[in-house]
Amino acid sequence: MSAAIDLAVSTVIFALRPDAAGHLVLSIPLVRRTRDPFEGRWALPGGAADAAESLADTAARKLAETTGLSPAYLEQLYCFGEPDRSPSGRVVSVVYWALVRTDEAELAAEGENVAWFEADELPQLAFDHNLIVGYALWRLRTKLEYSRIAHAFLGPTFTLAELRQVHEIVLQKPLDPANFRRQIEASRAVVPTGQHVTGGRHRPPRLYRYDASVQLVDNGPLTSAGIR
Amino acid sequence: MSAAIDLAVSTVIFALRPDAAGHLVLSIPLVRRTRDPFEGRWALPGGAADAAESLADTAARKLAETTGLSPAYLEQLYCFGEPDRSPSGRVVSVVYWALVRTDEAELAAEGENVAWFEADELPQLAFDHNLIVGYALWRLRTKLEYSRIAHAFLGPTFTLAELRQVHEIVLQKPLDPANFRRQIEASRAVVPTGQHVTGGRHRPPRLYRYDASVQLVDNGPLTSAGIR
DNA sequence: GCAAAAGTGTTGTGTCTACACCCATGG
DNA sequence: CCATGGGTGTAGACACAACACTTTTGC
Repeated sequence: MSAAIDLAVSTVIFALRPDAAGHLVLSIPLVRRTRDPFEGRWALPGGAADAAESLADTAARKLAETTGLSPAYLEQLYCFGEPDRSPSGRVVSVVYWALVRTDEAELAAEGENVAWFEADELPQLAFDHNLIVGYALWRLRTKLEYSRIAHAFLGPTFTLAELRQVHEIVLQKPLDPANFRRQIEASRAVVPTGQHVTGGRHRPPRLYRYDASVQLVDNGPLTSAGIR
Repeated sequence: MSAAIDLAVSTVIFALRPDAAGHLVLSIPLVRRTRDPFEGRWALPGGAADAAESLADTAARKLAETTGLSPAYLEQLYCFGEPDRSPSGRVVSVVYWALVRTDEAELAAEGENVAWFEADELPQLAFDHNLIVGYALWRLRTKLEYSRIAHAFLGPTFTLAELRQVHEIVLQKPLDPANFRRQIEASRAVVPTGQHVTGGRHRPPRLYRYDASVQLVDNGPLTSAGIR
């Protein structure tokens, strides 16, 4: 009948999770589609936009409903609206991307229709979701280098070695510890708590926390989003 | 009846136009609203999304319908969807930003309900359009520094002085001609045509053209958009 | 020749990279 | 004392800003 456009909200959720060998890997949770189109295929979590809710709130709610997680960082990625991206009719998807803390991701709901995949080894997904994840990966890697969002993968306090490990896993390259330290210190993104971590067979590293008073993340025109 | 969401497409159009004193100024065309809400206020050109058309095509079409212009550069800016941004109901706007060549902008339709404004001296606009323009301005200025989009304001060939003038007007600061030249040459964004411009009371400058074989603009996940 | 802008050269300054080296802990 | 990673110092490479200087035109 009418040539209506469906408006949907989806989210690319990133977390660092241990793989079979126990190494942390950049991973994303996907949901299996239970109806046409693309029944049986894996897809990004999401759903129809809600008229009473902001788009970011819808993204966060869908994220919580499917995975039980709450994002440490949430930002709009892009609005996908090519006419042919869904065989079932015109669907415009506002896509967000989110970062989830590693310790939270451990608790994530997983089941027959919700599973985690390594971000760089995805199966063929429903719709244009492979394209979307590829773009989200590019944004994450680009933004990690000029912005300070890596701490969103970690807890409230962390060592510089942990923060560096996040960068190394996401960017897939080793980083010089000495230069990494200076770079982070120069950005004033973190402040030392004064505490140290004991127990390692080496000099006890300092603990740092994120300095929220320094604005290092441009999070689009709506500054209320972002760090939650 | 139903709590439907209206999907709209709007565009922030940038061009360099001469002001009263004859100096080029960064300007944008606006349309006057002829009905509620915000009747009489100026607003971004746009309209309802079309089910048969891509969002970028809708943006370009609306742009042409209201101003008679065609964009040299077009990129999605952001999707604005706060629940309270329109008093008449829920409207989600996919906003694009466009660059128009200076010589084309001269021919733009102007009338009682379409007028050009200096980008930094706008009246109070309808909806959240002041916020949107502010964000588009930030994006334009940021992207101009790390990407090579300035030539979209110019014709197919141009001198480095003209290209530098574009940068100076948009960024609102003078640039060293010597360093600007080296920076542009190092980016390989332009190639000399071999021709020169005569007629000035000085050494005739070389003409350059944009080198389309060098990808210097990241234009989102859909590479088909962008330079047109 | 003179003014004006095109175009080239040069020098200092700050930033990034690679890597040597010392520090503090557990065993 | 030794292995391990935390943390500091430093020299070379590189990029960039400032500015002196030469080139080529119109008048």
